[in-house]
Amino acid sequence: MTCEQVLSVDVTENNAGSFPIGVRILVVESDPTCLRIVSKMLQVFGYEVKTATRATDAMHILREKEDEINLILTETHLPDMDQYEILETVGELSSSPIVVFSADNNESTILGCLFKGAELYLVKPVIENDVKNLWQLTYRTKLKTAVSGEGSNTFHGGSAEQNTSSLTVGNPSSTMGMTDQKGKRKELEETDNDHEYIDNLTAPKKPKLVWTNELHNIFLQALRILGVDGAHPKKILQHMNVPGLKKENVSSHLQKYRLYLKREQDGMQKTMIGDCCPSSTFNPQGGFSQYTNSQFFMTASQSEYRNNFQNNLCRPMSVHSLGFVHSPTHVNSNYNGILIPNYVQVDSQSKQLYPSYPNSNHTEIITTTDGSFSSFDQKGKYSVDKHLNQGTTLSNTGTHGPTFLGNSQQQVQFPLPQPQPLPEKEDESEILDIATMEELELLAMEKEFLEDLKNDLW
DNA sequence: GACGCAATAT
DNA sequence: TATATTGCGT
Repeated sequence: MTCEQVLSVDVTENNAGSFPIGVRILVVESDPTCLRIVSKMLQVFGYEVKTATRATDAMHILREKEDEINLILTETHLPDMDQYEILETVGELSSSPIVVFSADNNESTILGCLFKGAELYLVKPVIENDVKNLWQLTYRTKLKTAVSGEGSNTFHGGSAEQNTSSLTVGNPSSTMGMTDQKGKRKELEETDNDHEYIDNLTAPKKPKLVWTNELHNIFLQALRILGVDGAHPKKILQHMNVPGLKKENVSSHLQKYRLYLKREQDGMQKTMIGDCCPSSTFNPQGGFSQYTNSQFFMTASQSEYRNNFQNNLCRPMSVHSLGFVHSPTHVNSNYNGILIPNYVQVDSQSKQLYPSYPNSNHTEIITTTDGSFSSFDQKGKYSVDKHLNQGTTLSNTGTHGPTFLGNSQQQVQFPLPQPQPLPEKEDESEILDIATMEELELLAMEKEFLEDLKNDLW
């Protein structure tokens, strides 16, 4: 942030006409004359003003009545504390926004103060327009806490808890101190006044995580390792070991993934009802249907569901465009021998195989129009994980990490640990025709399924 | 408190 | 549409 930007901050732009009734501002200024003028100015605009001429006095006020101070306006050159020390001390003591006002218009000083935690830097002489809407900063702080739930967004360096100051403006019994998620929405709905203010302010919103194929593969890998009993958000998160990724992200994704599996399962049941003998999973329209795993046909009991879940843990969440894909080559095995479809971008006319990925136009595995793969791992098999390991043609090529989509469509990326390499690699000369391999596998699975069905009947 | 899931919000 | 959040039951 440049000095120009800092100084051009217009806190009035969204809330003209509102009044800072009930906002208690602590003014710290060593020059009594200046203190009187500024205090008077603030009182005219409706602030409740408390004053201090020395840092120690200010500290005392904050210690005694910290919960009643909503905003701190301080000079930097105080007799008992230097310019940055006052900011550090106040920042530690109070979660209220700190505005610095000083005759020093040196850029390094301004930036230094902002770095040390000042919310705004005003160059003396302070005029009416500078102070009349300063109270809105209290709402900015409040908003940061309410919306992000992360106190670390503030410059104060305090904990999240510290930053949930107990504001009394408009609603003295405001529950803004609540930090749990459940409280957030309720709180915003219940405090109408605050809600209005908050709506009107421009808030830094939490960026949305984009589940790229790369990230989803890590997710799948974690599921595979953990198995059905261990595949819970917390464990998955630990296993994924992706910086910046949160349990909520994983929970949400896991929920969606399970829904996908369930949909597939339900679809399969329907298929079975409609066609009592699904002797082939080959789609007459030219491709294989999504139900390539015989385990998927088993339903009903919880244990069976769990089996299904277990056996399909490694399946991508893609919707396997029935009949859209060109050939059976779009169904592949992972190294557990479970058939999984690849993330395949077929052509511009085709559906996205994983519509839940906004970036799926950058899918990792690319087929040419004749259905051949760009690369293979081992005999007729293409390993998603291999692609994962090698860094693939994702939108964030060259970077490794989850992608977050902000309001401005800006993507923030974090570094990703390199996934484990595959244990085995085989000579490319041994690559067999992938379609043949897949067909053989499918036939084997169909046979297995029919035998299971037969056993069930007995 | 973690979890799963449905509903709802963004 | 994808993801985040919430509420509620387990």
